[in-house]
Amino acid sequence: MTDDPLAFEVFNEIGIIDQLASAMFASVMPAGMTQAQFTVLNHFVRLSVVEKSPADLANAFQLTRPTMTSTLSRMERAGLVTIRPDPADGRAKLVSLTSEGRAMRENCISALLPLLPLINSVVSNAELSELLPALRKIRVKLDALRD
Amino acid sequence: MTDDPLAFEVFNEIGIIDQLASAMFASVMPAGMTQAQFTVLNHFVRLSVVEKSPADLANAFQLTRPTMTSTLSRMERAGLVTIRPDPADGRAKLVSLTSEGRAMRENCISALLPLLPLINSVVSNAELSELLPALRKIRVKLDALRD
DNA sequence: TGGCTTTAGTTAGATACCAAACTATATAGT
DNA sequence: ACTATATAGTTTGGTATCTAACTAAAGCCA
Repeated sequence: MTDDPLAFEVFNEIGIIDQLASAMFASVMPAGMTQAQFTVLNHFVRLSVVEKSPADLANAFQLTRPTMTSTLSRMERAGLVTIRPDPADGRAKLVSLTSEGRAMRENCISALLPLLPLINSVVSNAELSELLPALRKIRVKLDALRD
Repeated sequence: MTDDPLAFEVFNEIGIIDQLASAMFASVMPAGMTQAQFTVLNHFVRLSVVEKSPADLANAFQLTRPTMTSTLSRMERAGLVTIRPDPADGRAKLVSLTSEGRAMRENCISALLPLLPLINSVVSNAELSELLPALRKIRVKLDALRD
């Protein structure tokens, strides 16, 4: 097999799973929709956010500001979000969902739901719920590590 | 918290961990070196592969052929691999490591090792070894699912 | 007030990845 | 043998991501 350190093997498996899951995700998304954009839509709806600056969004997803600029531009072009200057800060902008953005998020959810039985057919919820706390812990600690 | 289906939450955590781990990885790599290229170098050394076609490599890493073309071109330009026509198949090519490629792989390993104590300081080997079999199983099954 | 530093957003230039479409070669089926 | 299909590699065009460097505005501090 491999004689890699345990940590490297674990991260390797995680990398492959992420790739496979992302591919599954992408294959059911509405045309033009991406994981990055869905994450933004979802953030606004799930946290009932009305307006948020690109920098705050970048922070929330641990992405750089240039990445956020690029994703938001595309979303604005697609009519999913509105971006206006922040009246209180000349440097900043404020992003908000359009009704199209909200509708698109619903479409994505609907497209994703059929994946669940497929996934559960190979991985039980029992296994998943066993995994979740450990993954969460690693994520939190890794996150704290980068500084 | 969230009311997402368990599977989505698990894959979400996995995505974030992958992102954080990749960032850690990238931050210690020799200049110009990337995870994609390291994976290729590592494949040749670890499996004692002498020559392999781009298509085989793409398959081994579950990447598309265009992606492999692009990565290999960059690696050839950097002197890490040699690419020659396959004498037995007019369509195919054969990739092999150069001594520079082999040396670069060693450099990468040396650069990565110092990460281990850092990782182990936040996640014990006990936790990691508990996680590994479950992750492997999910990876194998997800892999089998895509068809 | 004036100047230094920090922060927000963007631009430029890279790498990695994908799908679709193209060329060239190989294989299979009749 | 000929034709149809499949496979290898590339090209094109798009998204996501990063770092470095830039502009503009805000904040701090003497």
